[in-house]
Formats: sequence, C-alpha cells, structure tokens
Amino acid sequence: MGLVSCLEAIGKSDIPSVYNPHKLERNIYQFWLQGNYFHAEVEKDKTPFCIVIPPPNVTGSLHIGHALDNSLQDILIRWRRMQGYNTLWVPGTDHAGIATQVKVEADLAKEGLSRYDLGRERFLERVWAWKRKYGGQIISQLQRLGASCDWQRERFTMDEGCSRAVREVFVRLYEKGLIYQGEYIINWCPRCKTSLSDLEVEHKDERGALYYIRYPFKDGEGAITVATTRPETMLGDVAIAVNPHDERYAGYVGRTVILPIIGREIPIIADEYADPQFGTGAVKVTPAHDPNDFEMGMRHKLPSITVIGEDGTMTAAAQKYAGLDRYKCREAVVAELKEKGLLVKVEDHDHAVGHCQRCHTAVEPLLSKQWFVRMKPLAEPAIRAVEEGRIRFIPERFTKIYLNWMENVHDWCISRQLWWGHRIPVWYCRDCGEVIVSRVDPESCTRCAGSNIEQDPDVLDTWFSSALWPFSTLGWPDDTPELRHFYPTSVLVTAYDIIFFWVARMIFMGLEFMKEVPFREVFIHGLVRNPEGRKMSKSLGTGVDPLDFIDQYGADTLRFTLVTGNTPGNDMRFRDERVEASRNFANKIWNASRFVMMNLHDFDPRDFAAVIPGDDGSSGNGPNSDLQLPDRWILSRVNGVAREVTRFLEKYEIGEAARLLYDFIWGEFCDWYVELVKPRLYSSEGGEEEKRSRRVAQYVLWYSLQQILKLLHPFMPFITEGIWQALPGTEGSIMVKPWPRYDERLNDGDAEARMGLIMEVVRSTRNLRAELNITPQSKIRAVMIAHGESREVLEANSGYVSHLAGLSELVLAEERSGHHGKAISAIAKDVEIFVPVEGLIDVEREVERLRSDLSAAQEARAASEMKLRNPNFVTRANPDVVERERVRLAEYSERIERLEKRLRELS
RNA sequence: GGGCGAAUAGCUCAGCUGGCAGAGCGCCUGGUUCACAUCUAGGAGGUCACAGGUUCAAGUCCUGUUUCGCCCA
Repeated sequence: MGLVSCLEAIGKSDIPSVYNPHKLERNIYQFWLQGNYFHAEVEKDKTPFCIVIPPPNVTGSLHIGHALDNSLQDILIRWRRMQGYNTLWVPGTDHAGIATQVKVEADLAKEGLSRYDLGRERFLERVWAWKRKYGGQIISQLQRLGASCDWQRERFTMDEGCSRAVREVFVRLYEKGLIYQGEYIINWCPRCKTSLSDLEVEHKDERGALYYIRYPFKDGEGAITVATTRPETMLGDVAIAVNPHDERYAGYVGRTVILPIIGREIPIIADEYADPQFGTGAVKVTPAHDPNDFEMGMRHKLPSITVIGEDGTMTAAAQKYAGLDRYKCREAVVAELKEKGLLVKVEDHDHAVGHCQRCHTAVEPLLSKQWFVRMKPLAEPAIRAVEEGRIRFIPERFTKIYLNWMENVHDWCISRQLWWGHRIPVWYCRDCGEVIVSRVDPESCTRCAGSNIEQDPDVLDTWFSSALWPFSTLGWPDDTPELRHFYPTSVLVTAYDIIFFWVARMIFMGLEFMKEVPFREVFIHGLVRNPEGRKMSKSLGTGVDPLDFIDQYGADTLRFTLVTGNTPGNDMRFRDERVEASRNFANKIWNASRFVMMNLHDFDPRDFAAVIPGDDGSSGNGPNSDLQLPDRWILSRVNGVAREVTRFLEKYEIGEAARLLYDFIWGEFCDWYVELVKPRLYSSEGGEEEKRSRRVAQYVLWYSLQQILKLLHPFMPFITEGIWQALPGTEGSIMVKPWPRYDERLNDGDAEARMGLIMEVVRSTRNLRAELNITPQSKIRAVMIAHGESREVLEANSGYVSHLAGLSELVLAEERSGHHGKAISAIAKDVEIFVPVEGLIDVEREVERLRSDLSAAQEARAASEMKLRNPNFVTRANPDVVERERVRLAEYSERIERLEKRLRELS
C-alpha cells in the first residue's frame, strides 16, 4: 500500500519535476522485502551465483568505503539475478576482536572505568550490547544503500554456527599438527596487553638514535663497541655477535665481556647475522626482545632474559631499573653509560618502529608462549591455486602481491590475550598437566579424569573466524545443500588493504577444509579518500557517514557517484561536486520518464505485438515498415548499449558500464530521441498515418525506456524500480525481469549511419545559428546542397531536421544557385548548408571563419595523404584501418573543394 | 633494499586487446512556452611527466629517469 500511494502520482501531470528520492526509497525497499526478492533457495537446475559479504566490523557504523564495496557487490548481484542465475548474497558482520574491544574500552574510559573494573563477564555483556547496537546500525545502513542481501541468511562471526566452525577447524588443525603452542618472540601491544600477528603491526619510520656502547673485556684491557637503537634492552643482553668474515674481529670471538650496569659475563660469538656494514659491525644479542636475536640465541644455545614486561615497564631482571617505563629506562641507561664513560657516541638514525594497528602504541617484541598456525603446508596449495588460475585476481597485478606474501609467510600467531572473541578450545589439567583440545567443553581431564581443569583464557585472532566465512556461513561443518550448491562462491569483492589479512587466509582455509577454492575470482577495489586524498577514517575525523549523503541525495545517487570514474584497484577521491553530477543524472532520468509517461496515457502496449523485430517472440524479419528512422536508430542503439554494458560488467569494468549508460541515456536517448519524437507525439490531429506514427513512437519510447531502466537497475535500483512500477504495462519487480540481451535483428547500422548524418547536419546548422546570434525561438530558412544518399536521407527526414535545427523552411538543392552571397555556410559530411542572412553578411568575418575551417581540413588531408602514401601503412596496417583512412581522405578533399569554392564566391 | 600504483584540459578523473585525445565540475556566449534551470544550444581550453626504443602507427607496448603515494622487508 505504501508503495502504491507513493507512486500513484507518477503518470499524472502533477508529478513533481524534481526527483525526490526520500519518498520512494524506503517504500521500495519494503516492497522488495515483502516480495521476498532477495531470498535465494537452492535451485539445483540453475547456475549459482554467490557472493559472501566482507563482514563489516561491529566496531561502529559503516563509512563511505563500505558503501563502495557494497555498491559494487549489489551491482553484480542484481545484474546476475536479472540474468537468471540462482543468486545469493550472504550478509553478516564480524566481531572484530581487538578493534571492538578497543572501542568498548575507550567507551568505558569515558566513565573512568577499565575492563578490569568490570571483570571478564560483565565486560563481555557490555561488548555484546555494543555489538547489538552497531550490528543493527550496519544492517540498516546496508538496507538504506539498497543492498539486496538475503537477510534470512544473515550471519555473525560469533554466532553459534560460526563458533562451531571455528572449534572444528582449530581441533582438526591441532590434530594434524598444524596448530602448535610455543614460546617465541611475538609482537606485544603493551596498551592492549595482547599479542599481535605480524600483519597487525604497522611500521612507521621514526627519528631515533644509534648508540655506540663499550663493553669492556673481562680479561685485560680494552673493550668492544656495539651499536644499538635500543640501549635499554642491553640489560637483557646475553652475547655480542660479530660476523665470522669480519677480519676486524677475527681474534675476538670466544672472548668474554662484562655487560655494563648489570655486570654479567657474556661471550662474543660469530654469527652471519651481524652485518659488518652496520654500526661497528658488532651487535649486542638480546634474545628476549628481538626476533633476529632470538634466532641467534637458538643457534648458539643462549639463554633469554626478559627485561621488559607485558605492561611496558622493566622487570626484576633489570635490577635497579625494575618497574621503570621502557622509555624512561632508556634515558636512565644512557645517562649511566655516559657517566661511566662507556657511551662512545650517539648518531641520528631513522628506523622503523612497529605500532599496534588498533591503538597505535609502539609494539614490543616479546618472548611469549602463544598458539601458532604452521603456515608452510597451508600456503603451498594456496599458492598453487592462484598460480594455476583457479582463483583469478582483478586487476591482475594483485596476483603478484598475493603470491609474494604467501611465499614468504611466517607462522601465524593466533592467540590473543583479549576477552572479546572465540575462546581457544584448549583446557589444561591442573592435576596432571594434560593439554585437552576439544570440540565440546570437557567435564574432566581426559587423562587423569580429574575435574580440576581450566580453559585457556585467551581468544583467537579475529581473522581466524573470518577466514572460514565462505563456508561457515553456508553451514559448514555440516554438509548442507547450500554448501554443495553455492560453494565455491563466485567472486569476492573487497579492498586491497585486506588481501593478506583476509583474502589469503580464506584461500588456504578453504583449500584445507573444503578441498576447493573459496571463490573463483577476487575483485579488488581501492580506498575512498577525502577530497585532500587522505584515507577516510573515523578516528581522524575524516570519515563520512553514507547516510548523510543518502539523506541528502538518495542512495542511487551515492551509488552512482561511487562507481563512476573509478577504475578497478585504484583509490578514488570523494567530492561533493561529483555527487551533484549523479544527482542531476537521477533527475534527468526522472524527468525523461515523466515525459514518457505523460505521453502514454492513451497507450496500450498490447496493440503492438510485432512492431519491434524479435519482440514478444514475433517473427520480426527485418525492421517493421511502421518504424521510422529515429525508431530504428534508438532501437539499434539500445541494443548495442545492452551488449556493451554487459561486456563491461563481465570484465568488472563497473565504472565504464556506468559511464556508458550515463552518456547514452543523457546524450542520445534524452537529447535526441526524445526530441525527435516530440512532433509525432504532439500531433493529435491528422489522418491515420499520423495516428499510426504517434502510436509507434509511443511504443518505441515505452520499450526503450524499459530497456534503459533494466540496464540501469543494478546501478540505481530505487529510481528504476519506482519508474518501473509507474510505467504502464509492466508488472512485478524490475529486479527479477530478464536482463536485456543483444539481438542481432535489432542491429541497424544503416539507421545509425543515417541518423549520424542528420545529427551532424543539425549540429552544423545550430552552429551557424549561434554564429549569427539567432535566438532559439526564431525559425530560419536553410538551403542544403546534397547528393545521392545524403540527399535521400535529408529529404525523407526533412521534418526532423527542421524541427531540431529550428527551421521554417528547408530547401534541398542539387546545385548551388549562385545567389548565396547573402548567406553563411557550413559543411556537414558531404552536405553544404547555407543560412541566408537579412541584409549583407559580414564578409570579412565569414571569410575568416571559412579560412580557418579550410586550413584545418587541409592539415587533416595532408596527414591523411601522408599515411596513404606510405607503402608500409597500406600493406601492413589492418585493411579496415586503411579503408577508413581512404574514406576520410575523400571527405577531407570534398570539404576542401567546397570551402575553396565558397571562398571564391565571397571574394 | 625489493615490489606496486599514479603522473592526460584550470580542478577531479576515464581512456578495454596500439588506429582522429574524452567526461564531470569550473570558465566564456546565447536561451525559461509546456520532461527537466538539478535544464538547454554553442565555445574556449591538452608537447598525454621526461628521455630513448619497438612499430606503417604509441596516451596505450618496452627500457631508463624524475616527482608523489602505497605495500613488503
């Protein structure tokens, strides 16, 4: 009812002339929901087309980048649905472990509370409340955008099904030896108090210093000098390393030095890792606080001494500096060394410092016991799948980026010391020390049967569950009909910034657990930036809520803006002017449709079964004789555009498809066809022939608009549905109507060529009018010299030419009659156009204009001649190209001839 | 250190497998009587970053250089 009442005004003359999306969009979305158009059941006999949404984080509401991502997905989904695929778009959200926890903690901090004040249970209640709020907000944002997701299949990474999948995967990988627990150097965020994976660390170059420190030998005189960027870690040094090939230190290896401040005796070792070019060539070794040092420690069986704790302050092992903040400690250590004369020098030095992706605190490499995924065995099939083309990246260049990462991947640290997330399914027996890894929560120890067991307090990396998304959302680990039918999904649409985090991990998890790729294609888009080119981000205050734009301009406008002028994989800047351009386009369609409907009140499409070739299953051998040139032309063009738009969509050239529709609808359908058809529509008088012409015009207008609406629907779903509903003779929703297909019978090159001539003649005549400052209202007389086919075309369509060029009289002549001294002229193709002028023309100005035309034509002819004189061109170039060049040369020559003749007349 | 992307009209950007340089906005000139002033008819504006090369032909392919941005180490 709501939709009908909203639409009933359309089709009457009192439709507002400005498109107002708000009145329609909400009702139309309800109409779609009520019709259950988004829902997909498994239809085994149909080809599936499936996309799983990149689940937005429940950290907050969506920004404009999500709007782009989801617009692209919706375009593909709506297009394929119209093409008749069994189309499923699975929606959902991601719990986003650390990101959400950081958000909620910040929220708590406003009340002066920390998560520890609440305790684990109450804190989690609070996060769930947050999730409900923002999860709901996200869904409603997607709906406002027009996303045609199957909401009955909405999922959440921490819902029951996904959680079961997570446990199943963890247990299976553990049993296979691909998940292990171990003590290694990991990235530690002292603020979040959790480990991070390598990917969650952002490296930024920082201005720092290189400190040269003397370590005195134990026996005898002298010292060895090492260079370090982190002097505070020296408290945990266990050795000095030099390169075995470094002759400067040949005799030093094996000697012992005294670690300053601490007084520990440590050896000098030889290791390839020591770079003779860096600093003094000798480096301190701190296995507990540097991944490379850790490796060296393993090689040389050195102990590890942790001097920085999980909160970023010094441990007891730092002796008198225990409890001091790591940076304060650095100052103190440097001061003490200086005082003792052990600080040789300090140099400026830029170095990369890792920061927590979520809270931007400087990350601390720390020795810690964590859970890891063994990557080598998983990466190998994931590399092959892409190398063998079973997964294709669009654009192609991302293939290399993916492969490069996958080939050098390290084991994945998956345990997090957070509260929000999937609890690690591991229990420890306090009595016998057994480690129990289980799909279901155990009651007692599997070894000693004691009940004194405790679950691992940590949770899993949020991307662990995201990695399972393509199959967990379809029902895995159960063997569901959905999983069998829709997996592998068709395409994944996402931005390039999560290729490693997410795309890569889905690939190896999919291959491991489904024995099949999770998707066949990965369509990568860029990031949306603000007008200054900065990444949009809520924390920087540069984020834009898509709802602001939807409220102001409508969802169609926002969608169209986001996908036009955007090329796959490239970033785009989002500017208001572009939104206005799209808004104007929506308004243009609105008004063109309004015009069509205003002229269809006495029209019944059922009267016209066989007007259009191939339409309604009729035989349609060649163009119907009732069709006039403009009809044949627009039908041919709509047909060609349908083919091109489809081609662009198949190649994921979404922006090009949108641009083509924009140009065609505005520049051809509105600017030319609608104008051409007006005289036929307005002539209520007249005989049978006129009446018939009018009805044919109505039919072609009606048919063309329908095709246009269908082609545009994936891009601008709301306005096209709104108009579709109001258009007579349509039924059901446009979103399930068949996608326009190219039909050879509608292709009419002859009509396109003829219309091309007419359009050029009209343009040239308009130019002459502009030259003479003739107002659009005043009709003028024109004489046109034309021969052969051009003459035929003009003769048969003189009414159209007169109408479009504003002529009171169009005289067609074979030869110039000689008295054109009182006219100005122009040339369009092989037609010479004269517009007589009251009184005398400004001969000087006219001659100047013609001369500049002439020299342009001469230049073009010269270039053309040069090409054709070149034997290599004639023999080697494509024959089509050569032929085109010959035609061009002939046209230039004729043009020059006419211009010269005209100039002679004037002189 | 390695890799990737960008460089085209005043601005923001398209330009697919080489074949007459495009759009939107902005600017200039004219126009409100009936689809649309969120409009319409015209106009000006480009050494396609630079240097080589391949080719009959290069914005497009190859090599190198410069500037900016990003990713990885």
